[in-house]
Formats: sequence, structure tokens, C-alpha cells
Amino acid sequence: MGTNYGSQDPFKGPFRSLEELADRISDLLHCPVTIEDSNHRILAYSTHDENVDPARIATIMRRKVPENVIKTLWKNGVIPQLFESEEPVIIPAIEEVGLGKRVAISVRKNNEILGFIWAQVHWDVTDEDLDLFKKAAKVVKNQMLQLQIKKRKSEEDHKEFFWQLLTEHLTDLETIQSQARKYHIQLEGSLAIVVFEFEEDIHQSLERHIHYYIEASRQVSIVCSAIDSNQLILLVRPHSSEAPGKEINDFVKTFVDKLQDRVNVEFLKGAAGTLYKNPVHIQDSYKEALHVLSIKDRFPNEVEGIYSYQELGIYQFIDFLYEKRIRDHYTNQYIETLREYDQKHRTDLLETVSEFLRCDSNVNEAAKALHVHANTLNYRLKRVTNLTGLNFKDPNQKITLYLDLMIERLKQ
Amino acid sequence: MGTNYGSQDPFKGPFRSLEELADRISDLLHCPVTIEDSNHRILAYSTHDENVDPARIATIMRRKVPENVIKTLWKNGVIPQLFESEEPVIIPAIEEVGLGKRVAISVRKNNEILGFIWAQVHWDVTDEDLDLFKKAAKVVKNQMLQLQIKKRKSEEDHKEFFWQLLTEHLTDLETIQSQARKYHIQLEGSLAIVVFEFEEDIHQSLERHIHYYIEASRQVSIVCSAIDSNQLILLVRPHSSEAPGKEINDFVKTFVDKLQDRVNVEFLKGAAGTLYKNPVHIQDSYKEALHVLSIKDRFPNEVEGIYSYQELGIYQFIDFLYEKRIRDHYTNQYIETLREYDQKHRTDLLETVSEFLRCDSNVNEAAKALHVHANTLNYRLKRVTNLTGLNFKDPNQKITLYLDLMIERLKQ
DNA sequence: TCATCTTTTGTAGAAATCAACAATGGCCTT
DNA sequence: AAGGCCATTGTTGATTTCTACAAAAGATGA
Repeated sequence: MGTNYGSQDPFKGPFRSLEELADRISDLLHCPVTIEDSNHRILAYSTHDENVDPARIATIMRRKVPENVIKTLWKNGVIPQLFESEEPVIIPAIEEVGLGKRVAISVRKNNEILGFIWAQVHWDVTDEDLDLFKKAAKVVKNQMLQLQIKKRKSEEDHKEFFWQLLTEHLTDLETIQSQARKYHIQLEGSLAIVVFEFEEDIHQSLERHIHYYIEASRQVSIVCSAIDSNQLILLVRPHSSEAPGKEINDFVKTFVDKLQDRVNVEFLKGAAGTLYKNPVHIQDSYKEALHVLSIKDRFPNEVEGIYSYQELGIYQFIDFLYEKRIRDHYTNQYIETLREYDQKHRTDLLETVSEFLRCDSNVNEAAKALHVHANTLNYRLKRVTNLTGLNFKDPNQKITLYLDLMIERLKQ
Repeated sequence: MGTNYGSQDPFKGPFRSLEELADRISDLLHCPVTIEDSNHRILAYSTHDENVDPARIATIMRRKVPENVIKTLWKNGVIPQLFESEEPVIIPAIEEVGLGKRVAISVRKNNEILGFIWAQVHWDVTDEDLDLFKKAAKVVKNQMLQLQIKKRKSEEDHKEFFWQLLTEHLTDLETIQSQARKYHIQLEGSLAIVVFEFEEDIHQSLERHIHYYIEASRQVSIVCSAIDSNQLILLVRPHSSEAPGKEINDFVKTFVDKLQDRVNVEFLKGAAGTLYKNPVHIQDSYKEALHVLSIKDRFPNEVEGIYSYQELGIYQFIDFLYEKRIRDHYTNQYIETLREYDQKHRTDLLETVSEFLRCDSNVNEAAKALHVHANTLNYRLKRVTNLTGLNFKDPNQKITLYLDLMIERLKQ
């Protein structure tokens, strides 16, 4: 579509309300428009009602942009962009959250964000459209200042702040601390992110249930929480100061166990990132928790019973090493030698060594696992030492071999 | 300098010899010029004798470009560039090898390299200079074809081929194999690079001495060798097929020991890369050997008695992990918890755990190293388990802790 | 200052691990 | 078919490691 709007001021006032202004913008652009405050509460929306998308409907019904839409817009960087610049931003459709194509612009007085204008568009936006949008922002600014619409400092709105902490958009400690004060969120001390992943999307009632349960169990306290489709994301603080890391792990462990019993929720996965003292690193903790979940997908047996990044052990970095080995064209000579020997003599030295190392160099345990006599295992190990020069008393060598054996398994 | 050469052909022949042609080019460019064949032997050089640099003098005296100059030009990619394109290349001065600023161009018939023209310049080269250079290349080509100057297939020249293998310029197996056939170099089977680093630059006599010694010892055979200032670089093939990796290690070990005794060479360092079957990976083996040497510089005590990449163990990748940990802002909770406890209670749990792991989880050994009773150590370990939840029977956890402790040491 | 907690060291019996040797059976070579 | 080599298992006794308990020294806090 797009229109040539002529040269005289299209926004001749006066307007008695924001609604009137919204309608005017809508008329000029031929599309639905909403005006929101800085917390994404609706201040006004146009009566234009053609082709409205689900996101718009939901927004108007609740008088606030739905949580998941806000989250998505934070995640893909739209909102940060709006915060940073006063230029209009064109947003492609995001089907997952029922959002059609949009143009948005921030309304600001100096550097303070007063709110946003959103337009649902379905054509290729022209420079003239954008120009009109910028003019609209100015008029809306004046109107908002006149009507004394202040940024509402609602405590409920701290969820958005939480998403900023989780995604990579808040990296300045000062800003984080001042924001935290504003929302009365206590970010001092050690905090960690915990993510619970359910099989299906989480509904409010379940979330409230879980909150209640956790607070009652008194293992940790919840600082913030958010929902990302089927994941419940919690920022938690350990209670005791003696062994805070352990406490978080235990919390996730017992929670998963209990909930699977109680509420008959199956396939619940839980994961905790590490504790960080600096709130800047909450995003790192979040990434770690998600990494645990992805490892739990790929190695369900190996990390059974592990609920934190801490406990992941080598799974924290095995992918990383794997890639280095590939890039360097590295071959572990010990493994190569043993593999050749095995093939030639129809033996199982490689598997033997592998199991032995997995059993923490415990001969008896490994022998049992391999269904052979302990002496057999000792014999084989001596053989390996003679063949390769490997020293089973040297942790350096053992560790390297252990990791390379694991990487070998990844290659398949 | 730079000159406007007018429009008519500056290379009006005929020339009776390449020398005459070299002088003509030199006159036109006002600088010394050499014409070389594809093996960097001098075919002709101009009599222009102002401001000649040491590299030019050495080249003319030997009638061949010095080995170390060729090596450097391979290493920094100049020669590959000449091989790849028929455009002139401007080479900044390389002081280490006494080479002043140069312009060079390949002389080629179709895609075969016949030779090169080199000019030692001392001004900012203009496009006109380069154009003249390209014209010169054509004339030289014709002259070389007339004089039937063929590429000399000397067996001595295989050193340059070796440098190509070591640096990253030969990545195609086909090419490598055909080149190897040309120089009668046997690249089949497993090969590894061994580097010996002396305190001072190596001279021919020492190199010959070493060659003789190695061949006499019959542990490995030398396929190629080269010298890089104080490093002797060998491409070696193990003799036996039983434990080839071990053989190479033993070879380096005994060689370093013996030579330090015999020839009174102190501070000799030796290092072997891993064995590769594909000659494409000789460069990887070279990089590995150099990595061993650099680790020997940084951790002389820790890798005392280690002479191969294979045996380096975790030192193969500890730097790599270190960087990941920094980038992720990772803190190992176990270490953090123990450090805090140590500070509060004036204990040594962290150092205890560290030593215990270094001793391959052997209580008695670690107790001795720490000068405490074995029971004390057991007590402390139990304490650690209670505090952190760490399980000393789980290799995953132990390995991660071991590596993180090492990274912790690197941080200082 | 006393009571309490933590840490270290010692002792001793139980449990395990290790090292050496012998016996057996399989496979390969001659 | 015999001899040699290799791999496995069993036996035995020495050695070490683990565990529990006790005593003592040091630190901590009311």
C-alpha cells in the first residue's frame, strides 16, 4: 500500500484523547495502531479492525502485550533496538507468537522512554511511511506529556527486566542495579538460574503451584521467574551459606523427584547453572542451565541423575574439545595402536581400557563390568602399558585418553 | 623514484643473453634485478650495484637463493602467492634474513612456472613500474623458451618441497604425491615430525654429524630434514610396526640424553609431533612438535622428560580450555567453596585436593607429598565431600576439577 | 575460663589390592 | 602333531588401603 501524504502537517491537533490520536495515525497509515506505555500496557488503540492478528487481539483483551510476545521481542533484539534508537524499526512476522509484520517506534522525552507506537502492516514499508511514523511519535510524546502519563512502576513488570537479564541485553552492572532497586529485586549475593522443562507448555496455575511448593520447601528462595513455552525459568538464591552450590543441586534433584511423584508429571527435566555473585553473569548461568538440558537430550544415560552444570563434568566442554581435535586432524596414538592390535589379535584392549577408566581405575569394578577375572584385567593393562608406553599412574595421560575415548564415541 | 616510460615498447630486442635482458630491465627500473629459475637458482643478474642488500650478495655468490631466505618466503606466503598468480608481488623488507624491499613476478608458460624476476626496490612502487614488470616477464619468458632453459629437477632441491609440506601451502594429496615421486621421497606409511632445538644456530657440520648419528642408531630413518635457525626439523619414519608411537618417543628421548652427554650440547630440547599416515598432515605434526617446545618453555618442570605431543597429555589443550573458561565467565563452584572455607577456617583443603588429584588419587603418596598423616588426608577428603558434594569416585568430576585447578594456576 | 568444635595423629583389625606363579585352552606356525 | 605364543583364570601370600575409634592439640565462642 503506502501513500503520498502531501507536505502539510498531517497531525493537526488538537486531540482530546490518545484514542483520537491513535485513530488519526491509523487513518493515515491505513492499518491498526496501538500506543503503549514503556511497560507495554496499552494506552490506546485504533478502531481499525481489518486483518488484525492474534497478538493484537490478545494485547487488547488483556490491555497489555502478552508475556510471551514481549519475551520473544527481547530475545530477538527488537525491544533493545527500540530502546537504543529513536528510529522506527520494521519487525518481520513472528508466527510462533501470532505476531504479524509490524513497524514500531519509541516515544521518548530526551532519553527517557515514555512508550511505543505499534502498527500492524502488511505491505512493504516505504521511507515515507517511516517518516510519518516519526512525526507521529513526536505528537504522541506531546500528548503523553500533556496527559501526564507516567511510567508505571509496577512490581509485576519485573518479568521484563528478568528477560533482559537472561538475554544478552543488559551488560552494565550500574544499570542492572538501578533497575533492580526500582523493581525491589534483591540481586545481592550468589544467585543461579534453574530451568525446569516440562513436556507441555506451562500454564499459570501450574506455575503458581510450583512457586508455592518451592517456597514451602524452604530450600531456596525464588528471586524471579519466567516461562518460556515449556520451560520454567527461575532465578534462585540458596539459603545456607555453608555449601550453596550443593544446596541448589539438591533442590533441583528433590524437586524433580517429588514433582514426578506428586503431580504425575513425567519427563520433567531440571537443570541449574552455576552460582554467580555478579548479576551481569545471570545470563551465563542461564546459558549453562540450557546447556545441561541439551546434554540431557544427547546423553540421557550418562548424565542421569545430574541436575547442574557443575556436575556435568567433562560434558561441559567435550563438544568444544571434539571440535579442536577435528580441526587439528589429531589422532590419539594410543587409541590407534590399540585399535590395530585388537583387530590383528581379536582382542578387546581398547574397550578394556575405556571401561577401566570409566570405573575410575578400579580394577575390580571394571572387571565386573567387563565380565572377566580381575587378573585378566590386570594382565590386559600390563599389555597395554607395554604396547603403548601408557602410564596408568599418570593423571595427565589418563585424562587425555579418557577424553579422547569419549570424543571417539562422539565420532560415530 | 618511479619513471614515466613513454608508450613505445621498452623491450625492443634482440637480446643475446639473459644477462643483457637483466641489464635492460635494471636500466628501466633503476634498480638491481635477478632472473631465477623455478628452483631459485640464478640464471642472470644485472650489473647494477648500488645499495645491494645482503640477501642479493649471498644469492649471487652461491648462484642460488639462500635456504633460509626461501624458507622465510614460503613461511610468510610470498612464494605461494607467486605460484598462484601471474601478477607482480610487492614484498616488504625482511630484516632477519637481510632482504630489502622487493618486487617479484613469476615467469610462466601457460601454467608452468619457468622462473622468477626479482627487483630490489627502495621506493614506493607505482602501477607503471608493475606494468613494466609484467611486460618484462613476457620478454623473459620468450627468452627462456628460446634458450631452452628447463626446470632443473635436482634432488637437492627437495628441501624446498619439505618446507612446503611443513608450512600450510600444500594441501592437495595428489600434488604432494607427484612431487614426492619427483624428488624420490618415500612418503608412504606413518611419518612424524621431530624438532630439536639448540641454543645456538645450527651449522652444516653439526647437521651432518646428527644425521650420521641417527642413521647409525637405527631407531628411525630420516626422510627429510631442514634447519630453521636453531631448530633442526626432521621428518622421520619409525622402523618397527609394533609400537611406532613409542618408538619415536624413545628415539627423541635417547637422542637428547646421548647428545647432551657426548657432544656437550646443553639445553638441547627435543619434541615429536604425532604420527600421521596422510602426508597432508605433516604440517599438523610440525605444529604439534612446536607446541611441545613452547610448553617446555612455559612448564619446564611439569613436562620434564616429555618429548612428544602424545605424552603432553592435558597440556595439549589446557590453553584452549583456559580461554573457554574465561570467555564463559565460568567459576568452578567446588573450588570457590573450598577457597572460602580455607580462608575462613585457615585450612588447606584446596591444596590438599589438588595434590591428591596430582598423585592420581593415591592417599599415601599425596599424604607424603603434603607432609601429613594419611588419616589426616582421608579426613580432609571426607570433609571436602561433605562440603561440596564432590564424589572422588567419579572420573568426570575429578577430571573437571583437575583441569579447573590447573586453569586456576594459569590465571596467576 | 570452660565447654565445644575442629583438626591432627595414632592404633588396629578388616578389606582390598597387588604380584608372582601355575594351569588351561586356543591359535598359529612349522 | 608338536611347540610356542597368547589370553584367561585360579591360588596364594604380601602389601596396601580402608574404617572405626580414641586421644590430643588447637581454635572458637559464650
